[in-house]
Amino acid sequence: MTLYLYNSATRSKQLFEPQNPERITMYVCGPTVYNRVHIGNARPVVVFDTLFRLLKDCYPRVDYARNITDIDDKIMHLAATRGEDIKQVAQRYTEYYVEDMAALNNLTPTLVPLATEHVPEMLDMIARLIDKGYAYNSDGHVLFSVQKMDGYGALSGRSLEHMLAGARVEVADYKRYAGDFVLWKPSAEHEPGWPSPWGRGRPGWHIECSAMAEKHLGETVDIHGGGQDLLFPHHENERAQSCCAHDGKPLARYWMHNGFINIDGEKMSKSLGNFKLVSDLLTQYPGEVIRYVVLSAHYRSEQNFHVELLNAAWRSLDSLYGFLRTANDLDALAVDLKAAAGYKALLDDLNTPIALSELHRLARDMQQATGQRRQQLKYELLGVADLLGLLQQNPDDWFTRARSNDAMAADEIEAAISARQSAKASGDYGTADEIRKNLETRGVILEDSRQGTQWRRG
RNA sequence: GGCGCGGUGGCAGAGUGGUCAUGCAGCGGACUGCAACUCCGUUAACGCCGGUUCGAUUCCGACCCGCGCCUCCA
Repeated sequence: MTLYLYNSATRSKQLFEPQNPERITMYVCGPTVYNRVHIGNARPVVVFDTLFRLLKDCYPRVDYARNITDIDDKIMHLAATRGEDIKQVAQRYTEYYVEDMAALNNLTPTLVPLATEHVPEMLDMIARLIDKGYAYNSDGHVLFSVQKMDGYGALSGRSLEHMLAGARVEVADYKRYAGDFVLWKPSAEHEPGWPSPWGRGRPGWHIECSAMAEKHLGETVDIHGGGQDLLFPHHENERAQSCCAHDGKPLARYWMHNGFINIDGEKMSKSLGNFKLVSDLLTQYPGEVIRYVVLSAHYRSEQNFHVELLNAAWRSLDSLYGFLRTANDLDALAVDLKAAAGYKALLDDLNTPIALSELHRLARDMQQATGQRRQQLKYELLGVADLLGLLQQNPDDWFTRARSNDAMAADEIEAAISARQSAKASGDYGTADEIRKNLETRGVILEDSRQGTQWRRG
C-alpha cells in the first residue's frame, strides 16, 4: 500500500509518509457560517471526505478536524442587519451546513472545533508570538511581522518584493509593514469581543486554524487541506504563525488544495449571480448525484459545472444501481480491496475519475460473471464505491423513493402493474400499453422481465 | 506588472512516446407483443507552428486562446 499525494508546498506528487502511522492527522479549513453553502464550498468537503475514507481504510486511526469559523466580520454584519446575536446566526448556518454536507454523504469529521470556543488558545499563541518577537502590538491590534520570518511566502511561491510590487493594498496606518497581517483586532463597544491583554477584541482570520490544529492535532499535522484560494494568504499565514510559535517546526507535512468550480466557464460569484446553492440543487437532485459530479473530475483541476452534468451523473448512477438491483439477493464475497484497480487509482493522488470508471467496469463484469466470481465482484464494486461515498443505499430505494410529495404512491403503482398484467394475460395489449403510458406520464417507468415487472421513478 | 494553471471526440473527463480510457448522448443490431432494462457492434478527439524521434496527443521551443491568485472568496 503506497499512497501518493500532490503536495502544494513542493509542487510535486510525493509518497505519503505519516509522522506516526498509528495516528494520521488531517486538518481541513471549514466554512465561515454566514450563508448557505454553494457547490464550490462542497467540493473540498467531498474531496477530503473521500481522502478521509481512504486513510481510514489504510491506517488504524485518523483524526480529521474540520473547523467552523463562527466569529468573523461577515457574520457580524449579517447579525447586525438582522438584529440578531452572532451566535444565533452562526448556529443556524452551521446547522444548514451540517445538513447539506450530510446529504452529499460526507462523514462527520473526527473533530469539529469552533473558533469561539478556542479564544484562550488563540490568545496564548499570540502571546507566544509576541514573546518570540514575531508579533507586535499596535494601537489595539496585534500584527504578525512577516519580515521576521525566514521563508515567508515559500508555501505559495512568492516573495515579499513580488507580493507588494503590484499590490493595490491600502496600507493600514497601524501596520509597520504592508504585508503584516492581523492576529488580534479591537472591537468597538457594540461589536462582539473578548477581553485580552491588548484590549477587548476578536481574533484575526488565520489564528484560529493554527490554535485549533495545535490543540487537537499537535504542532505538525500530516495533511492540511482546503481550496486553492486559501493557499494565499490564509495558509501562508497559518503556516507562518504555527511555524514561528513552534520554533520552526512545520505546520503540515503535506498541503493539498482543490481547484475551483466554474459555472458555464465563469467563476462563481455573487455579482454574476451564477452560484449554485447545494440546498437548491438538492430540491431537484439526490445528494449522491451531486457527489458523483464532484468526483467526476480530478480534485486539482478546475471543474466546469452545469445542469447537463447532473443529468448525466444521475443516469450513470441509475446504470450502476441497475446492475446492483439485479444482484440484490447476491451475497458479497470478500476479496482484497487493495488489489482493485479503483483502489489503486485512489492511492494515486485521489484519482476519482479513474475510480468511477472502475465502478462501471466492475458493474459490467459482475453482470456477466457467475458463481463466486460474481459475488466477489459485488464486494469489490461496493467496496470501491464506499470509499467514494457512493452506491451504499438499497437499489430498490434508489429507484422507487418518491422525489416529491405529489408523486404516485407505491401501492397505487403496484395496483396499476397488476391490472396491466391481467390485460397482458388476456392479450389486451392496448389496455396494457395505456396503463404503462399513464404511469410514464406520472414519472414511473416499467421494466418487464421473466421474473416479472419492476418499476422505477424516472 | 509578479507568480501559476490549462486548451482532448456532441457534453464531461482520465491517460499514455507506438492496439482500447470511461460515463452520458448518437447511430446500427439482438432481446421484447411493443417498450424499458440488458447485450453486441459502431461514429468521433488530443489549440496552432516548428523541433527531437523510426514514430508524438504524450518530450522540447515559439505562438494563439482561456483561466486563477497577488490580504480575509472553497
